[in-house]
Amino acid sequence: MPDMIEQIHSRFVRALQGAFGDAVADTDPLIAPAGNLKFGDYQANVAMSLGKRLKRNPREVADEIVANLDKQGLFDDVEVAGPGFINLRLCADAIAGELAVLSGDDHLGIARPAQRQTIVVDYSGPNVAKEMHVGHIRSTIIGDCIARVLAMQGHDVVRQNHLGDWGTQFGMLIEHLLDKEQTFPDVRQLEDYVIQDLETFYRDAKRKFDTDPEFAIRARKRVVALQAGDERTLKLWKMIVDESRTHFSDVYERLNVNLNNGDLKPESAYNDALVDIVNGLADAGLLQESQGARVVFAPGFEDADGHPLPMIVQKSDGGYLYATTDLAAARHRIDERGAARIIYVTDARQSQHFAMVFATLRMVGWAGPHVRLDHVPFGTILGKDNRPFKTRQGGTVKLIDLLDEAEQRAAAIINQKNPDLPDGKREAIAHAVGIGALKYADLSNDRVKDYVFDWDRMLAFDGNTAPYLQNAYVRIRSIFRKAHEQDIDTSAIDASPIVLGNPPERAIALQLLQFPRMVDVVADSLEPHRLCNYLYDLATAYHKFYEACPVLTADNVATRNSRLRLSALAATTLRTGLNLLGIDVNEQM
RNA sequence: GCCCCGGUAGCUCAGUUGGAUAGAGCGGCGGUCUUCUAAACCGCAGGUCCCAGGUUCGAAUCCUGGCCGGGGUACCA
Repeated sequence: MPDMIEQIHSRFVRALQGAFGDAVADTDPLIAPAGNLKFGDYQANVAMSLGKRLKRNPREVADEIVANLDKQGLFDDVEVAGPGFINLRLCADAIAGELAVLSGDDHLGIARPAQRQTIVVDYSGPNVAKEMHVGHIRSTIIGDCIARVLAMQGHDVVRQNHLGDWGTQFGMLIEHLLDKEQTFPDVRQLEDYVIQDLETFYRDAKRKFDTDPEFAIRARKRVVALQAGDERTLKLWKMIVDESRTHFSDVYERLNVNLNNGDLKPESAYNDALVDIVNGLADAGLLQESQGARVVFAPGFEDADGHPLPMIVQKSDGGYLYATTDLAAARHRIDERGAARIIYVTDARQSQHFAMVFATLRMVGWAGPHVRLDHVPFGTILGKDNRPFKTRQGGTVKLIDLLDEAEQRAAAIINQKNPDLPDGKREAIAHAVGIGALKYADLSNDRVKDYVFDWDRMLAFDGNTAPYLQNAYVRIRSIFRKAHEQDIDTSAIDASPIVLGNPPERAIALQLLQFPRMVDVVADSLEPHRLCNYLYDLATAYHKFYEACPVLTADNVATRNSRLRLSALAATTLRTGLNLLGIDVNEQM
């Protein structure tokens, strides 16, 4: 489906050619939404740069483009202004026609990709034996949004939850569990332990590891036993992993995140491939010995002393590291899963790590030139004191506690603002509003920056928040509910003509037409906040429309049906957009 | 030291491919409900876009050099 900007673009390409011939065949007419509404709907900014290139007055260039522009059926008004801006006002009929196409499309105008790709999105990645905490929320939420957007486009999205389930820390944890069994033979069955117990054991084990040399030796031996596949050790490890997986599933379900057990591909899944990775690097002539470790040097990386910085793939004691696992995972995803693009959603501190992994994948040829590798970095969540977000006591904020508080705060606000809601719906609404607010606060900020966590702001019904967007949806649904009560037939509104008689109607229509492009923008930039900004603008445009344009009490049936249709499309777009963010809507709130 | 990221209104943040008078929300001041959820809308006040150069018809945006903050920088992830 050609969207509005494409149509304008192609008219201008022809106008350019008509005015200046083939010399400007590849010149971009620079079509953009108008910077200011009083200038029109769209503008073309090509005349200034082209004037420079042709050594001609840019205003004359603009005039000549306009003289060659086919305005028929698309532009109401075309004006040259300032140094050579071409301001465009679209015909209401052209907007309405385009909108009609959009509203008839069950895909809301989002273009299917020319080539359907398999895209791996690697996100969340919590650590086994630890409760999920605030440090996991950004990867989980941002990654889920990205996966949803790419899936909406029509790609084959492979979600990968790269669980941290392997490594030296499990040696000490398991050894500690065995100690407990020895010391207290009558303790509960180990299978009965829940994630909170494991977290406590983990801390105890760490303390013992740091203070008790004898335990530290046993813990290291336990790592070897684990890696060697010792039955008893493996059994305990598996117990730990299973309990953790249950916990993760619970969190994902409450967060409305599309990750399930089928998406789990933990670090341990690559154990058997690690030897091949090192051998493969050696075969390619990239492997070097340095200070007893086996490493790869990628050009352009330096350590603190200005020496080349290695990426260690095998430690001096023979153990492997996350670089090795990441190489194995990438190779698996490309060779076995057919990935054309791999997206890693991790915090910004890992930027250098992924830069080195990507460089190595390119050098050794495991990622060919057609495989796109994206690291999607994000900043830290800060408290109001601009320090990393902690509990009042200075501890780590558990994700479950955060979700509980979000729902409780949402429930309190809803009870206060709308006491008439039916009891059976309160819980679902508090869930959608609370979790939605929490997720939206994260997604609506430019992800690469740190952001300040503030309950009152994220749960406010004013400003760029989830409740504000959800409320716009609710207001629309309320209109349709009222229509039903008044026996107004809304079943055939999709066949009614769209009439754009006044500015708020035009504004909402133009905003709705931009949705498909926004989805593409997010898919390419991997910046969910752009979609948030768009939806906020859409909700604002709708609220203005709502104030200015009575729907059910419109002057005549044609206007009423047109406004119902605009409202319905706005609702669908809001619901779809919020769904891409992983946020639910309700009929009431 | 070197590398990466950030610095925009009192606060929290947007700012599209370099484009016209830099925008929102909160907070402050003032309006708008017998009428579809006022959980909203409208208006006013508020700016050294960190600083200094440079490129350009045009710079918050690009380049160079500073300043401030965060992160990374050899066997944790």
